[in-house]
Amino acid sequence: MRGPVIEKSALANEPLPQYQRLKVHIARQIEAGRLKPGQRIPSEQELVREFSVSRMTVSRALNDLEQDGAITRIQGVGSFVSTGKAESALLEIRDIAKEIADRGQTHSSRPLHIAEERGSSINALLGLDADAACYHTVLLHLADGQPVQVEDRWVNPRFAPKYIAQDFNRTTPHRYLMSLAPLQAAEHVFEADLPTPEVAGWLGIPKNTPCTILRRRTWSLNLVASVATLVTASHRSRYAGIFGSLPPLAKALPRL
Amino acid sequence: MRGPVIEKSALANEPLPQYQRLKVHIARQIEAGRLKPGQRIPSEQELVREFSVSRMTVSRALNDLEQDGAITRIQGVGSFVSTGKAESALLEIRDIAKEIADRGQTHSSRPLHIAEERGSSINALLGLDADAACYHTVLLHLADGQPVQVEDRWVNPRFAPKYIAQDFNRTTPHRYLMSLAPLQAAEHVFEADLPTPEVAGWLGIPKNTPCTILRRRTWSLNLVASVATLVTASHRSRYAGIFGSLPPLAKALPRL
DNA sequence: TGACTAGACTTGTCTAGACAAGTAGTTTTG
DNA sequence: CAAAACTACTTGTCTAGACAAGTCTAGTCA
Repeated sequence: MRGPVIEKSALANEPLPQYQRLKVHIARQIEAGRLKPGQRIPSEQELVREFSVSRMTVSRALNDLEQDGAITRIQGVGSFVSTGKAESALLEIRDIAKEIADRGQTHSSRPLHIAEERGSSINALLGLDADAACYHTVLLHLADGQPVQVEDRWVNPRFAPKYIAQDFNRTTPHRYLMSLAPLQAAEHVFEADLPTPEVAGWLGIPKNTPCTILRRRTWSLNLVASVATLVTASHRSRYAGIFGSLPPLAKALPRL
Repeated sequence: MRGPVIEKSALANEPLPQYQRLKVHIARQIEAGRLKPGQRIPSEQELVREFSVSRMTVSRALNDLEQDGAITRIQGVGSFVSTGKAESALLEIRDIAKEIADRGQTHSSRPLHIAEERGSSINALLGLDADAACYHTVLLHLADGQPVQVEDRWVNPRFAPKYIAQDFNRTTPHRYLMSLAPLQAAEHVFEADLPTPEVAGWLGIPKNTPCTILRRRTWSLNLVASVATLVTASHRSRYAGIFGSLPPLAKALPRL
């Protein structure tokens, strides 16, 4: 097919199979707000005609998007952009600014460290050579002026060569990275611990406050986009996720 | 097709589409040890012949199993049972006895509470009527005699009518439930908190020790199988997960 | 005005085939 | 003996069509 044109980012010229291109196209429209939560997306038949692909190709793309939590499909009704409530762990990786806004609070962030670092020990996790450069930022996220989370993040310059030039007083790393390409996959590790004295100081919490420690590696366009560690006081954090294929009954039950 | 026969459990007679029946069949063989980690599973062509289904049907089943983390597929080579290292959050829901054994320790458990309860507040989460009966067990899991985790679990009698009759000195709830049917989906919520005095006492930890609190609802055969809360001292727990489709490069990088 | 039905739409599942891309083992060649 | 080529397998992707199952809306009838 002529297919949806994927906008530029690093290595975006690498060809993707058609079903993946369609996924990226729809994911981008959702991310950009052109398809809003709750809105019906074009039917399979409409997408077949629009992109000159087979219905199985469309179905594969939409099934994957549903698995990712980006959309919800209902037999006989249609496919809809998922609403704000998280139905998938992938979608759970939301912009902290949005999480805070959804609670009726105002997000702000204070950059504590912004640097290009060469030969970082994190390079192996980023898929970079040992002596390569990567970007490292440390941000304090606040809600209504109150510290809620410390974000320690390394970013792959091959994916986001202009990352270091962004103004993180005005945007968040997540929002910027997602503007380049939608998430393809994420790995995370969840632990609980007490904060280091430095982090406890930044968060303004007693040093014996349990915190959630979430380490996350995100992938886009077949590259590691970033590796991040997020430290949040426990009373302010709750990570939810869904795996496998929930049956329709799941929609009718109260959330865990 | 004649199709793989799904062994009996509650409501197992409910028909499933062929691709799901094939998934269940293969998942059962893995769970039962008839297909071992690292072992190659029959090729798509072999499964087409064996079950008299189309290759698309087989491919759909195997793709879903890969998404679930149960198997790994390599173009041109074959499909293999995933090795012990978790590659998917769904597979991450492992038997705690096995986790402890994998650390070279001996698992044991002490039942603290076993009862049938009527009118539990958990019934809504289980998908049961408000005044229905459900099963409730509280177990202390130990490694080499040392307490590591408190498991608070409610089980749906429609899925596991004989649950309450099991000897949890000899098996674990997880192992028993998985023997009835493989996991279809799981929802979880991760939090961090200090333990209650009662739980701190059971775990033998100081009351200011941060703990991971994992709440989980599992689905099998389109039913809620159980709802569980697992409390683990932080130095003993680490939950990992993968979402979306990792590219092949992910296999070559160190784990997060 | 309400109930029922038919039609038109949707997604869910399945079949059969084709070609691409990748891999591993075997055979041939230098 | 090593390298190259070939063969036979594997999974990856795509097409086209069919039928099932579900939903919604409009029209008809009592």
